[in-house]
Amino acid sequence: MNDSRKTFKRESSDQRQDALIDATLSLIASGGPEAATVRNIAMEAGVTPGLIRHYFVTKEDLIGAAYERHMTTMRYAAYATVDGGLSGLSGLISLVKTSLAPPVIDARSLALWAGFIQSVQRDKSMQAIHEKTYFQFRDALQVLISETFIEIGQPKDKAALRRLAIACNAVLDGLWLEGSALPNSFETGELPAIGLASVGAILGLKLKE
Amino acid sequence: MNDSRKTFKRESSDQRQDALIDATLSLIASGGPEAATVRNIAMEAGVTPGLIRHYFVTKEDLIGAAYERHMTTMRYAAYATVDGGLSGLSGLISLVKTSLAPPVIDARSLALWAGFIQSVQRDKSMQAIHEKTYFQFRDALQVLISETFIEIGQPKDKAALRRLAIACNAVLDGLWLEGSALPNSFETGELPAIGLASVGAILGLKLKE
DNA sequence: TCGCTTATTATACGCTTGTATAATTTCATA
DNA sequence: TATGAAATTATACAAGCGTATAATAAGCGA
Repeated sequence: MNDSRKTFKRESSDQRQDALIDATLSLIASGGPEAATVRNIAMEAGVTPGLIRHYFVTKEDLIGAAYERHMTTMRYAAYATVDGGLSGLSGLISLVKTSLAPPVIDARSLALWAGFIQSVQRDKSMQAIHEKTYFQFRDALQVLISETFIEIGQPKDKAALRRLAIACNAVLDGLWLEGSALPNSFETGELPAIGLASVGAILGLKLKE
Repeated sequence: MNDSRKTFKRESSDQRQDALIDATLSLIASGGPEAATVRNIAMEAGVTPGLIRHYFVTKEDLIGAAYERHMTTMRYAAYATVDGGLSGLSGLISLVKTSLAPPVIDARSLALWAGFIQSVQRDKSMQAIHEKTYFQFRDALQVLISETFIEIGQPKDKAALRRLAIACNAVLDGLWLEGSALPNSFETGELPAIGLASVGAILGLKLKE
C-alpha cells in the first residue's frame, strides 16, 4: 500500500556521522546557524531527519562535533605546505602565502569560524579545542621563525620568539579575517603581498615571493 | 473583567529603541543569535513582543541596528583617547594602546562580534553594515598613518598608505582577537607592547610608550 | 535461504518562532 | 476636564522547530 517509502543503503557508523557533519558544516557556512535545522541537515546528507537522532543524542551534539572537525581540519590546510618538508625562511614564506589565499581565505568558512568562536564562550570542551588549535598553529609559526633566525646566524631567545610569533600570528589572523569577510575589497595577490611585507618588517627581514 | 493587563509608561522613541537594542545585545552576547527571539528580547527589555514590530519593521532590522551600535561603540572605545585631540604619531600610539587593553579587549565584545559576523555573508544588509564599520575604522587609521609620515617629512602616496593601513589594521584585529579569546594567555601590558612594536616595524618607525 | 539485529524511515506531538491585527491605555493638548 | 493621537498590550495564526517513538527494510551470519 505504501509504495513510496524511501529505499536506503546501510552505511557504517563513521561514514554516516561524517556525512551528517559535512552537511551541517555546509549549511552553517552558507546560511548561518539558523539554517542548520535537523530537516535541512538530513536533506543535505540525503537521509531522513530521524537518523540524526540515531547518531547524535541532541542536535547540539552534532553542531559541536561539526565545529570540532572544522577547526581541527582547517588548521591543517594552512600548514600543509610546511609539512611538505619546508623549514625556516622558505617554510615561513610558504605559510604566509598559503594562509592568505584560497582555500584558506574563504568567505564560507568565516561563518563557521565565528560560530565556533561564540560556542567557545559557553562550552568548555570547545574552549579546549580552541586553545589547542590556536597554540598548535602559533607554536608551529614560532618554530619557523626560530629556524629562520638560526639560518642567518642570529638566534633569538625564547621570550623574543614568543613576542614575534604572537605578532605574526596576529597579522595572519587579521588579514585572513579581512580577506574572508570582504573578498571583493582586495585585489588578487594583495593580501599575500601585504602579509609577506608585514611579517618581514616585524621580523626585520626581507621576505620576497 | 481583565484586571491583569500590563500597565506601562510611554517612552520616547529613542529610549525604547535603545532599550530594545540593549536587550538584543545582551541576549546575543550570552546566548548567541538563536537566543535573540522577539519574545526574549521583549522580556529582557521589559515590554511585550508586539512593541518590537512597532519600532522595527522586521526582526532583522533590529539585529542590524544592534550590530551597527555594537561596532560604533567599539570604535568609539578604541578611539576614546585619540578623539581627545591627538593626531599623527601620538594619536597612533594612543590608538594602539587603547585598542589592545580593556575595555576594548573584552570577551563579551568578542562574543557579540562573532554572533553578528555569522550572518554577514547570508544577509546583504548585515554585509553592508560590516563594510561600513570596517572602513570607518581602517580609514581613520590610515589618516593617522598619513599624518605621522607628514610629521617627519616623509609623506607617502595613497597606494602605500592603503597597504600600511590594511596591515596595521590586521595587527590590531588579530591581537584584539587573541587577547579577547584567550585573556589568560597574555601578561598585562604584553599585547599593547607587541602591538606598538609590530605597528612600528611595519611603518618603519620607533613607537615607544 | 532464513532469522535477527539494527540502521533507517515514517509519523506524530507539543512547543517556539516571526508576524499580523485588534483592543486598550497613556498622555499631551485644547 | 474632555479629546484624540499613538504607544503599548493582547491575541491569533501558520509555519517550522527539536524530539520521541513506532514501523519497516537492509544485510550479515547461521
